Amino acid sequence: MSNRILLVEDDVALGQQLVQSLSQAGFDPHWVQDGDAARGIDPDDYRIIVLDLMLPGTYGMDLLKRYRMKSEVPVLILSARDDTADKIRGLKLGADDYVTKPFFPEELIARIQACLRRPNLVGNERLVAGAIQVDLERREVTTSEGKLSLTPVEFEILALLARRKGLAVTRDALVDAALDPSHDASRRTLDVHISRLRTKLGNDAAQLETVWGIGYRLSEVS
Amino acid sequence: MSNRILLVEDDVALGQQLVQSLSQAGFDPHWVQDGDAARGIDPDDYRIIVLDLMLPGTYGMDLLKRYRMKSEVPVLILSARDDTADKIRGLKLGADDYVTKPFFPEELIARIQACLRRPNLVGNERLVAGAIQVDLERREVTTSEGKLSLTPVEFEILALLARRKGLAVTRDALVDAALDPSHDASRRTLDVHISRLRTKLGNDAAQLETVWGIGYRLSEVS
DNA sequence: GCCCGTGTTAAGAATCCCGTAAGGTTCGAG
DNA sequence: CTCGAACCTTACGGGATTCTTAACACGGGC
Repeated sequence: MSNRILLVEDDVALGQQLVQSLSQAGFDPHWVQDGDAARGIDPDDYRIIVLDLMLPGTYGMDLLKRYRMKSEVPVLILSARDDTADKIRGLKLGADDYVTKPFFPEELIARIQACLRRPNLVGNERLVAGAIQVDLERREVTTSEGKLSLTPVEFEILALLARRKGLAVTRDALVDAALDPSHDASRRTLDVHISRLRTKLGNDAAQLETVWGIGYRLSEVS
Repeated sequence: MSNRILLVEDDVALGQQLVQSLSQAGFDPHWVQDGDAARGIDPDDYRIIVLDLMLPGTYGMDLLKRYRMKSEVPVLILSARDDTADKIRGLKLGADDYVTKPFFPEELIARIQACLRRPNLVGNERLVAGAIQVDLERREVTTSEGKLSLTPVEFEILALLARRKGLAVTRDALVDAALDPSHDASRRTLDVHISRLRTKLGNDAAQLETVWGIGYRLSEVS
């Protein structure tokens, strides 16, 4: 692990240049040119991810979303144009910094180091949704009735829902995030975990809404 | 309502200047100098909020957080220093754009207009048609009477109509988008869904107009 | 080995949703 | 104005989805 950096960049010239610069700066860059290849990668294998948005389309955004659903790894965006809307969207989706092309490699490296130095930007270690608080570091969940002890699967489900607070989360996404993929999990398994989660949530169970035909949503208000 | 802007700015000189510029640009600025005064304000009374972060401390951030908890109103940040970390934190907390001091009033106005023009604000895709708001990510619909819960089919219908806001949408298009193709749908089925949709839309049902012989249209104004 | 915590499966109940039928209403051409 | 076609509304039953409860399987610690 140590200094492994994932670099998602389709431009060959820029990619080569960055790999060299990053290596000289003491990092261990892994360069992926293809978006499809990047899709299969486990973000937790890296300390930081540098992601080119790769216009046109929302391809890079999708990748960012995908990473963020599984992991809290810092992501640094390379934005091709100086497009404010793009930057904002990226940052809102959970990116930790952005760099606008063209740039000097030194600037990128400085930003990377700044990202790594920062413990975590927005107190991301604790997710708050109404009365429910999910502390990702302590792996603790607090409700209006006090701390409660969750099983690993239950915690992962709640954590993902809390990360996507207010948004409808697909059943598939929850299954992917929380359940062991080796077992060909029955579709009903998730129901049971949700059910038990609701029992444990007690008074605040109403915040865990079911979105019919889609999945579930953790609302901020009860 | 119309063009009401809330301006939270402690610097007197800058505040006066901005009030004048905004008025000339056709806005109706309400200037608040004091953070405590800003705290008691209902953000939903304004179309957009311009918020000076007012260093030092996290005072402005708290205000932003507070507003975001109550409302989805767009917030534009005035950032005193060119501090990337500050910007990022602000944007992650839900701000929609930022402007770094010093700036020309023209730039601020341009940014404000860009924020208002954008039909779907950054981050979550939200379609707005008059009083009806369709949030595709949250899978939630809000009307002048509050949130309402739609079935999958109803939601798809309304979403398609909202995407084609103001245009007539064919019955066939709606059937294709929303109904289960396995059921060789009767021609009357869509009527029923529309009817149920109108019931749920309540006061705003008038926005869902019938286009005789063609299909339906979601108008912008009721 | 035995117990306990954990994740999974199964099955019935409860809930919700969708399509259809039937009768009434509105629209617009002639 | 009249009539047919298009549309609206209501009610109902089948079917799909989700909830809950009760077991079963597996593993680690004692």
